Order: sequence, then C-alpha cells, then structure tokens
Amino acid sequence: MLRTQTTRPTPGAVKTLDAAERLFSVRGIHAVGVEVIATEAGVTKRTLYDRFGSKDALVEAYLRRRHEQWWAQLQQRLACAAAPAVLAVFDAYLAASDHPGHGCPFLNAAGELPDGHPGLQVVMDHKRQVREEVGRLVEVDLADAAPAELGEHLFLLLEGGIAHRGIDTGVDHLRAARALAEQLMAAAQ
Amino acid sequence: MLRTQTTRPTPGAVKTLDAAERLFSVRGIHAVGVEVIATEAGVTKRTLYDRFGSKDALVEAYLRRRHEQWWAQLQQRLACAAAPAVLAVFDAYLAASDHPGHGCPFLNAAGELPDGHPGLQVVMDHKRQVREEVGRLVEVDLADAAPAELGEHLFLLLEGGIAHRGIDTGVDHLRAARALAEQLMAAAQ
DNA sequence: CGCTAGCTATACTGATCGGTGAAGTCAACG
DNA sequence: CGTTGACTTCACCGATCAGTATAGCTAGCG
Repeated sequence: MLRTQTTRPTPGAVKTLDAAERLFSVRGIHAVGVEVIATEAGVTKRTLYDRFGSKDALVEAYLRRRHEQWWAQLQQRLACAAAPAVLAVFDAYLAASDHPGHGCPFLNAAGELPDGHPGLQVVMDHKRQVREEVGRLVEVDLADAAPAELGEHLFLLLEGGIAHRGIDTGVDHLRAARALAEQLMAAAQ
Repeated sequence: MLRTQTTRPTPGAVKTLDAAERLFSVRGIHAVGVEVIATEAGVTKRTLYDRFGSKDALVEAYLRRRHEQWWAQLQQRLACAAAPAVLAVFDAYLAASDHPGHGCPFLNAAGELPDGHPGLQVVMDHKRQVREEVGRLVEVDLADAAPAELGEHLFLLLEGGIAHRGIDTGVDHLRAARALAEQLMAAAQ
C-alpha cells in the first residue's frame, strides 16, 4: 500500500529517502536515476515504487522532509538563542552546510523542476516561511521598532550567502552575510 | 571541422546556441536532450556535433556566450551610468530578467553540473568577475573611502535578489536589493 | 574544373530512463 | 491457522539518452 502521509514511514521508505537526499543534494535531481537511488538505499526498485509511486512524488517527499528537518532544527535553536534571535536563522543554514552538496537544495530544485511539479510548491512554501520568520524575528528582536525593509534586507543577505555555497572559492559568503546581519541589528537597536 | 574558438561561428552554430539558450534557461540542462535542441534550432543533430563535439562542450559554450553578452551589456551601461555606478550591475541583471527563465542561469548550472564539468569553471569565473567588479565600482564611487565590507554587502544583496528570480510570488526581490544598495551607497558617502 | 566547408537526411548503436508484472519470502498479528 | 504488509528477485516495457555512420547536396573559391 502507498503511504505518503498519515501513517509513519516504513524502514524501506526511510532508507530510500536517505539515499535520495544524499544523491540529489550532490548530483542534482535529473542526474540521478531511480535505479541508483534504490541500489544506494539497499532496496529494490519495486519497493521504491510501492512506497512513493513515482520519481516526482519521491522528489516532493525529499524536499518536504528536508524542509521539516531544517525547520525543526531552527525552532530548536530559537528556543535557546541569545539576542538578536534572527541570527539563529543564519546559524541553522550554516549548520546545514556541513554535509556536502552544491548550494541550497531548494534553490537547486527550483532551477531543475518543470512548472507544475509538486516539489516546486514545497520550495516556494519553504522560502516564504523563512522570509516570514526572518521578518517576525526582526520585529521581536527590536521590539517593533524595526525599520520597514530590514526584514527584506536580512533575507536577501541570507539568500545571497546560501546561493553561493559550493560555487565560490574558499571565501565563505554565508558567514560574511551573518556578520553583516549582526552589524545591521546592532545599528538598528 | 570543429571550431569552438578562434574562427567566427557558422550559421548553424549560432542557431544551435540560440536554441540551447532558450531551452536550457527554461527547462534546465539535464532535462533537455540534444535531439530537441537540434530540432528547435532547425538543424540536424549531425551539425550540432560537427560544431560542438559533445553536449558538455555545447553547455560550456552556452554559458560562455551568456556571460560574454551579459558582460558586454554591463560595460555598455557603465559607460553612461549616473553615480553611483554600482547600481548599473543591478540594472544589468534586472534587464536580463526580461526574457524568461527559472532564476539565474549560472546558479542553476552550478546546481546541475557535476564536478569537473567545463561549464562549472565558466560559472565560477562569472561570479568572481561580478564580485570583483562590484568591489571595484564601490571604491570608485566612494573615492576609496568605502568601508571594507561594503563590496561584499552589495554583492550578497545582488545574489540574494538574483537567486529568487522565478521562485517567489510577485514580490521583486531584485528590485528591493537595488533599492537597499542605493540606500547603503547614499549613507556611506 | 575540382576541392572544401557547411549542411541535410536517415538510420543506427548501446545504454539508460521511468515504470510495471508476476511470483515468492518472511515476520507479525488475529 | 490464515491473512496481511513489507519486502525481494528478476524479467520486461517503450521511450529516450548521447553519440556515430553513411551518403548526398550546395555554394564559394582556387
């Protein structure tokens, strides 16, 4: 039986998602076939299709889980974050940069997936939630005295830093973005 | 005879590159086969391979031409730009946003291409050149009185705005990035 | 005239793509 | 005991992938 939601995932589904995440993150989505995902997962192609139904659905599930994990990690950081709390968003992305991959998996997916693909909605929702969270945190940090465009400003710095993970030479743009965000928050206080 | 450089491109090569640019920009690189490129170009697959030798080489040529065209347009804007000149970089990207496509073609390519692909070097060179040009223009605009990290700051805003072309709803992040850059330049003067 | 460059047309290769069918194993559960 | 769910094995489908072979056409040029 196919179970994309509701019931909790079977061992085979988890192994498949783990393998998909590893492969999609590094090689991209179109470059990875279902065959190699199944092999890498130690699972048959039959099981993959019994669990997910199609490659498109697997891609969507991959993006959805990636967002959920990232979001949970962000909330955990926020629970014990020193002021200003917005910086925790940068830290969450910095921590996610440890395991390798060519840049932001959501931006990469957006560049690869065709219009109407179910995964695209997940990407848009993810970015929208991040944008909103940044705006919210800025207002909280500055006690509603934040300049109107400061949220957008920090979000752009964040996205600029994320987009360049895995492209540029040594220079760590994301860390620079965090430092600039810290400055801006201190100046606005 | 294969002519990737030196001699000027044949009509077939130009038609092929035009078609490749149209298709790669919208659908991504792996999602487009050489067959459909040739058909879209009104050219046979044989001609495509006589001109470029392989799909990888065609991808590299596509990215290279894209960079050269963008760079030429930037220099043209800079020749008659009002101060501060850095904003011309934002305008060059804003102008390139007219013809459709999912975000920045260079960031997308970086997400798709495997390690060692010749196109990756073109992407890295492009981004490095943009980064350097932004730094250079900031120093010129502010007569060498620019804060050390202002170049990086504007570059991150730029990249953040570019990365989100084609993802987000209506909101134009790139335009917001330009506005913030204008503010920062005014404040630093 | 003959040579060459740029091109067309068509047919083909082996490999891989996403996806399916059929049959069977095994453990948990009632 | 029988059923059910998760899984394996393996063969198979039509389509598409990048790339090649063979042959012929046409215009410019010496």
